[in-house]
Amino acid sequence: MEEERPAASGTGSITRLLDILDLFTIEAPVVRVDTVQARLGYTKSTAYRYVKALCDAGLLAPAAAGSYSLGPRIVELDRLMRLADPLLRAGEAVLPALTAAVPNSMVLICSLYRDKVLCVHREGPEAIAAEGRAIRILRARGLPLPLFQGAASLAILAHLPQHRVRGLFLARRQEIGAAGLGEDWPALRMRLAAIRRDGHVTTIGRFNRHLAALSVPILAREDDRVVGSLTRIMAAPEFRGLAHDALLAELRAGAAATAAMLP
Amino acid sequence: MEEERPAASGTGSITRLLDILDLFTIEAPVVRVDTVQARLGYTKSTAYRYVKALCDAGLLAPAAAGSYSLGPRIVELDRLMRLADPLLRAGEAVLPALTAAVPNSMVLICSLYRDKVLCVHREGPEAIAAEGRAIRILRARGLPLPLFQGAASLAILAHLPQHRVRGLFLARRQEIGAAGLGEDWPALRMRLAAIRRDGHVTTIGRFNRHLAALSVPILAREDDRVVGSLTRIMAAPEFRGLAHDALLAELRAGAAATAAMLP
DNA sequence: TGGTTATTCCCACATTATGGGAGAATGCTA
DNA sequence: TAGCATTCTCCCATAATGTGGGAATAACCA
Repeated sequence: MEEERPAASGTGSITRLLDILDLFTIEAPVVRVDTVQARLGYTKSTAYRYVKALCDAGLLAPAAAGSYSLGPRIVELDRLMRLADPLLRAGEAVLPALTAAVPNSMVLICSLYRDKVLCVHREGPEAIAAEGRAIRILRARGLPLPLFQGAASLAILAHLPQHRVRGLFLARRQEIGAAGLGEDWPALRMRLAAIRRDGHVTTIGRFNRHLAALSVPILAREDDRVVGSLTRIMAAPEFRGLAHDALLAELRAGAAATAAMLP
Repeated sequence: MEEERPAASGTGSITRLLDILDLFTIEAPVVRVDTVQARLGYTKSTAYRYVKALCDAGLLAPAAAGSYSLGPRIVELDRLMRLADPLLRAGEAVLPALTAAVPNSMVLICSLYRDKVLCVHREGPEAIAAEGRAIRILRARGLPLPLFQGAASLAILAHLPQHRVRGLFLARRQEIGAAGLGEDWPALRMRLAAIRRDGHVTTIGRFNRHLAALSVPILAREDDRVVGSLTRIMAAPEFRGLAHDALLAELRAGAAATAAMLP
């Protein structure tokens, strides 16, 4: 029965079980069992068995009849992560003042997991006023950011240990080139070294034409390893009008204060 | 090789895989592979295989060498749940005004998943001033609440369809008795009917001696099924001094407004 | 109360996880 | 840079465990 298996990350029940989580998206936050069968090519028995296992773990929960949504365990585990994340705790203490210092701006803390940059905290308004309208920004906790694009990611990337960057380069050369970070290893190295020298990354109009972002790394005091990045997002016109030195100094001070509170 | 299997929810690789998530707690937010071996009785190969599968799914991420923490997927999935949860979206719109109406109070939205009540949103200060000191309340998103205790849970429980309550009674008679909800089925039914008649639940000094909680159900407009509960937490002395009718009316209006925004 | 759909149960089969150790890769220290 | 100590992956014969098809329940709706 290996006629077709449309989208599977691997073989074996262990990996197939977790493939079910991929089916949950913003467009389809509740999933039917027969959708699991159809999309992943499982039989009815297997689909139910897997769904039951995930339900028992609390990762899924029955919604309407025949439908399942993500479960309470997700929310609990996220709470656990929030409570246990030193970076987040430190940021929560430091960010309010930082955010308030510049009106019409929001501040993000981002963090690297394996090879994924994620926004772990956002402070400030949910929208930025620019060009006469409010630009809603969904860049809240949990938003995955492209690893090789955007100020927040680059600030982290530039401060990663060489061997980590080397590994990423070998594995994802295409993406790195496409993102304009350099076509070969020396070019990438130089680009990241330049960012390190500057101590910050600025992008204007990258994600949204009307927005600007300024990002600095958060470096652990003792060993200088990067633990995340601190990013301020503003309306692009306002950013052009502001004193960049002062903005940068503020942000750096925020990053230092955050780092100082880490264990 | 079935000498001992200290703490396992079931047999079979499918369930054992997810048992690893149980090891992550506030006390031990990062877990070593040899801890997995020791606590769950897996061999080195199996422990690594499982951990790898969870890492590939993003539910775990390598932390320090040999250690793993919960992974970015958790945060992403929680974001997905937040974006997709109509109750939460409605609550976010309604709660700010409600919270501001009574100083030194916080408002919670709780929801039922299968047989678990969870706080899905909190609005208001992180601490309540009572008896001259600030009582920090960790009752934020993700906190699991006991199903048969507390205003927030009871408000939901009382409005559950009979067959659901019946099932819970049969499965968890002990807990229900211990919580003082009644020793037999008629007693429980009457107790819940009384709550339904009142339309609200009040508890004073249940979780914390100095706090009071007032909770009302959030009922879907069309079919009156309960989708969650809205709870205000205050300092107990202040609660005694306030006009309960007005408090209750406010909260009911909030619940109605929330329900009105549901799809 | 019936009719419909969702879910669990069952069991022979063979696919798939298992575990022990060897070996590679990684990270740390001198 | 070399050397050491861990962490981690790979390999493969074995049998344990998941698999699937359908039948039997259970849950739900009118």
